[in-house]
Amino acid sequence: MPELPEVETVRRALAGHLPGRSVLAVRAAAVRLRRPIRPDQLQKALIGGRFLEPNRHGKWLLLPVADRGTLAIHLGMSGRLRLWDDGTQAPPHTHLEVELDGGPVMALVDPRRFGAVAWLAPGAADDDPALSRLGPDALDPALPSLLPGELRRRRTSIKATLMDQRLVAGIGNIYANEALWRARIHPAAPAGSISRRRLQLLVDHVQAVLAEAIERGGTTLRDFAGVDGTAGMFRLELAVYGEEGEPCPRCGASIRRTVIAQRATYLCPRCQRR
DNA sequence: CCAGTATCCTGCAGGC
DNA sequence: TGCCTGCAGGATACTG
Repeated sequence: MPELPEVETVRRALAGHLPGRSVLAVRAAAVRLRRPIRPDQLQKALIGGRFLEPNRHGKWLLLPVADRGTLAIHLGMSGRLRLWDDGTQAPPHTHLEVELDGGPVMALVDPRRFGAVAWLAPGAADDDPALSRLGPDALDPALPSLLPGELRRRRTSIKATLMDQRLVAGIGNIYANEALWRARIHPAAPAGSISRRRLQLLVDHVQAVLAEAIERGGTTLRDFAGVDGTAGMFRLELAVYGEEGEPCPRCGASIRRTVIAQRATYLCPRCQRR
C-alpha cells in the first residue's frame, strides 16, 4: 500500500533514530523480495557503517551510510519498516533486520514480497534499473511547472498516467483517486485531452492531498503501519477511495467503483467530468 | 516508442 | 465451522 505519504511517514520516524547510529549486525537470512539481494552483500555494506539523515524519492526510502553508499528500500504493497529496542521477536515475514548501536533494531517485514531492497554504491543511483527511471518526486516544488506539459503528451487515462512513476514518482492508487476527485476530473479521461488549466489544478490537488496525508501519518487500509506499529489516520479523510455506494462529500451522488488499468477506481459520476 | 495485459505473493473478508 | 473466490497500497516483463 505504501505511497508517498506512508513512505514519508516512515522516513520522518527514522530521522529521529538513524542518523549517527552505526550498524552492529545484519540478519538477512531470506531476502526473497522482488529484487533479490545476497545477505553477505548487505552485511559487508552495512556492518560498521554509520547512518546519515534518511531521504526519500517517490516511494523509495533512501538510507545513506557515511562514506559507503545507500540502502534503498521499497515497501511494495505490504511492506512495513519496524523499529524496536526491547528485544522483540521478529514477526513472520521479516526479511531483514539491522541491529543498531545502542539497541534499536530496524526490520523490514513484507508478507507479499512485492517490496525491494537494493544497495547503491556512491553514484550508483543513476545506474539502478528502478531508481534511474523515476520522474521527479511528487512533492517537488518544480512539479507544477513540469508535469502539466508531460501529461498533455499522453493518450492513456489520466489516472494511469498519474501513477506512472517515470513521469512523477510517489502517486499510487489511493491518492490518484483522491486527487482526481478533488480536481473534478474523470479518471478515465485521456490525459492529453484535458485542458492545461485543469491539469494545473490537478497537480496542485495532488500536492495538497499528499501533504495532508503526511500530516495524518498516511493512510492505513490494512497493512501499513508506522515504525512503532501505529496506523495512519488519513483514511478518515478519504473522499472516494473504498467508498463505493457512499454519498459524494461534495454533491451527494453515489460513489461508483470501476476498474482502470487493472486497479480499483472510485469516482463521483456526477461531479467528475471528462 | 506507446498502450494494454498478465503476473509475481500472501492474507483476509465475504459468500455459500 | 470450513472451503472457495476475489481482492489488496506496486512494478515490470511481456505482447501487439
